[in-house]
Amino acid sequence: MDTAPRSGCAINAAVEVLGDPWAMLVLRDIMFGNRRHFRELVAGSEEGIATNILASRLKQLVAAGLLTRDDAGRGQRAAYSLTEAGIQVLPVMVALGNWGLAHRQGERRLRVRAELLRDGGPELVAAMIDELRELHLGVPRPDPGAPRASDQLRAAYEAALLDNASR
Amino acid sequence: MDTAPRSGCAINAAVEVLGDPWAMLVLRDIMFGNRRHFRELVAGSEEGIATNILASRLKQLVAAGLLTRDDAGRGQRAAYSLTEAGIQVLPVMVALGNWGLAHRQGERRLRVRAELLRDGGPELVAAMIDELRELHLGVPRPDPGAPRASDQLRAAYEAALLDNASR
DNA sequence: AGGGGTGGTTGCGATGTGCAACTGGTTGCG
DNA sequence: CGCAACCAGTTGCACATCGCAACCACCCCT
Repeated sequence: MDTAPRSGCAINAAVEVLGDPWAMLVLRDIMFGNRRHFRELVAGSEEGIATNILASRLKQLVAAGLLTRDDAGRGQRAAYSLTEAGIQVLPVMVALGNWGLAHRQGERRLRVRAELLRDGGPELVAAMIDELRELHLGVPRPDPGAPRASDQLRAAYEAALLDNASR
Repeated sequence: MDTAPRSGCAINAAVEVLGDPWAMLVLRDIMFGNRRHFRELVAGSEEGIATNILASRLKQLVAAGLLTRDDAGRGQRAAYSLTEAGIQVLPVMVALGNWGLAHRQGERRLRVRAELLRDGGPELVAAMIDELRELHLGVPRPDPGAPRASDQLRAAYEAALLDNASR
């Protein structure tokens, strides 16, 4: 399951875990879509992940320490939760999303959203990390009255998605 | 060579290009190691990329608009250069590197370097982007007297690498 | 002509992917 | 209880990709 690292490089260490396309998409659905169960991840995946691939990736992510499987026994609704290491993938995800937003055709209105993400980026990301800690680790977030960062980030990406779909 | 996108999501768009492990490692060697030629990339790769895989990835990255191939005729020294889109991958790379640094065993002395990257991050990255623009696009950088950001970033990662190798 | 350097290509066995069908277990309901 | 529906996966199989090694074609220099 886990193999010896190809090199000691920090980027390589990250790539060996996050370098798989499906791994990132699964984490995206868990973080932005709050999908915690196997079937939710299968059905909600816009890209149509196969069940064997999903099972394989979930195992790998648990083994790598990015997820925990809250076992409820076989046949029951088992839930997957992000660990702190998994939550810390959010900055990578946002960097990827920004890149995806910027380097695409039909980007007129996307620029606005992209700049929103870039300028308010660090604060939004920090706030969303607090939210994820609350959802997945049970840690109460410091400022519960603040507007939901995840909604803002998700709205930015969904707006980009809609804009792209409408052209 | 290029397939239809699996979805309109911005993160998916990025993952379809950058989601391959080798693609990120090739870009890393070009950006941090300033390797521009096929043989340099083969020989310098710590992970040992095979020539057919490297050829395939270089083609894909050129097709995706992240690299240009400065052709000098077959059999001559052809050089690969980053495009602006390729240069903009640097923030993703740094986010990955930070994650790789943080979530690893034997992290005592790495913490220092990681915080250097996190705190001085945006400025360092912006400065290194200017350097890459100079190297690959021929754009003179605004402040040539400034210390080389790429050296600082590279030193941080190499220190992490050595620290890891010595344990 | 020949040796060394360039950027690759080709063959082949091992490994991984994607699709569909299926398994074993639990839950809900009459 | 009986039975359908739902759950989290597993299995089988055709196909594609990976990784390794050997091999090409081309150019420059002596």
